Amino acid sequence: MAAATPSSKRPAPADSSSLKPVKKTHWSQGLLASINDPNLTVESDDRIVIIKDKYPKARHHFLVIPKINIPNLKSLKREQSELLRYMEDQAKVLATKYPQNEFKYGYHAIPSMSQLHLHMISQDFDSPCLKTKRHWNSFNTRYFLDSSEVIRCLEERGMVVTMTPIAGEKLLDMPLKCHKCIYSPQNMPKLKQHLYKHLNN
DNA sequence: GTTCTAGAAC
DNA sequence: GTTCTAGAAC
Repeated sequence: MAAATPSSKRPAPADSSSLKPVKKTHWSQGLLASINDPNLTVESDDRIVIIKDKYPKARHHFLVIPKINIPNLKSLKREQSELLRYMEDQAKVLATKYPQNEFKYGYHAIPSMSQLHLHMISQDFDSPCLKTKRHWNSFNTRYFLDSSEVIRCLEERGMVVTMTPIAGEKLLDMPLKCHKCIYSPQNMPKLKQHLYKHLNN
């Protein structure tokens, strides 16, 4: 790696009087860029891409993303349940590389990022990126929709029934609770300290 | 989704 | 005084 870039070589701040404004992509579109970035890709075939989550909330945290454009759970059609099964199956194939780890497979009810993505996350929740109550509750309340239940709903009802954004916010604001015992910590640092007790190594 | 940080909570 | 959370980001 080269020495620190001299400040004189950094791009100058945009001069709004003379330059055309640069179109920046909104952060919520970040996954669409990740699909085509070979550096982030863990597995890929003609139907899906599996990438590492940019801010993993556990030791092993991946996203399974279909290559065809599917914005969210609401846009799913009944005939796409087979694709969801394929996504879960491929995630479970990847999980065999981590035999000592328990994984969960599911979707966030109200995701922030566009493009459907299946979370595959190890249940240690041992990560410096796990920082907030929202982070915790997004994987450890009903906000986390199990893949198998999403598929069942799509096949039985022809659509995925989730929840309103307000109901989602309520789940994210629930009191903290350990996913393996009855401990209800007052704050995130106490939860993170407690989680080490449930680790095998 | 994250970063930053003011001020609440301790 | 320090830790921790929660709201704005043009």
